[in-house]
Amino acid sequence: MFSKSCEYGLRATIFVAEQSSLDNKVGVKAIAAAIDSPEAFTGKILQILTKNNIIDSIKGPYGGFVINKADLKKIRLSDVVRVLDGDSIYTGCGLGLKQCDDSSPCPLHFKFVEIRDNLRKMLEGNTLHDVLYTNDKKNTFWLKRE
Amino acid sequence: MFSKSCEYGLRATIFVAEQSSLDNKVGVKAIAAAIDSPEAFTGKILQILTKNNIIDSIKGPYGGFVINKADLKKIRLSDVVRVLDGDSIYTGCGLGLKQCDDSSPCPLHFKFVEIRDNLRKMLEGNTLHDVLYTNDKKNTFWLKRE
DNA sequence: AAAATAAAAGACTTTAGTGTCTTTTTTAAA
DNA sequence: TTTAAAAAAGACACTAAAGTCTTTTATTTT
Repeated sequence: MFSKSCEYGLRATIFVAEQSSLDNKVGVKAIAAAIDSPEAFTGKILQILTKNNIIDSIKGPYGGFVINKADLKKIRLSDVVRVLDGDSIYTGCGLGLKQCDDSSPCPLHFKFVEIRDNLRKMLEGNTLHDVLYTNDKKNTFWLKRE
Repeated sequence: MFSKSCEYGLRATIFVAEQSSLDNKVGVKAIAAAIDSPEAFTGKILQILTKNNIIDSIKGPYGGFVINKADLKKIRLSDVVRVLDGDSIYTGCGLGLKQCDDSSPCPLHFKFVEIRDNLRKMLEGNTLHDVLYTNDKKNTFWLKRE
């Protein structure tokens, strides 16, 4: 579904969001440990997210990554995905055809439209704040696991 | 969403199904030309599909690939996907976590369940016959395009 | 039987994604 | 103002996916 970069990126973003909501700054090392990802690679992904204004970074001692609280309500899961994987997951043909749309559909086009729409709505419809606060009650974070 | 192999594999399978329903055998060259895929690579994918009983192959002159008509109603899109991409698209965690299920879900688990289920139902619910005959009226095949 | 045709098999190459390591820049604290 | 801490940047290494090429095997036709 998503690339490794995007998986790590989503995990990192949600983790930073969670920590930011608790007024904690977190460094690469802590992030990678928490989300179980390779540290250096995670650093690269955080750079990309920072450049694209998903996350703020602070250099130097007591530095780290944060998302300010106002942004938690603005940043959507779709923003993270778009930055790391592009938007082909929404717009692309399920069979990989370049030319495929309602007017010249591939054999599965109308079957895929529904699925892609579902995914798009889920990702566009959930801000980081939504993920943190308006979740299923069952929802738990990886951090809380043993 | 799918790997290139799987995209080509689905396209090839649907094309062979279509041709088989018209009592035509087709060779690698014709298939690759029809579905716009690299010929040698397509040959490899057809080998895999043949080994896994998705497609029948006939060697020698006047050989080629076919799917017998009885199989058209048995083979599902999910069979092709499973053979080429495995079943992680159904069973895997959206964020790539090894341990993620209803009892210890990732932050997006319950949001992904719905999407994965949709996709699974679509792929499992459509045989090749369904794709060929019980489609949206709008549906056209790539072959018929210019 | 020989020739021709087409898929199967295996070795190989290329490319993109994943991941690491080292150096540089920034900034806070001593 | 020096030291230390942390992210940024860039070069590099590894791996898996994507794709090609050559040889072998099977089969049909002449």
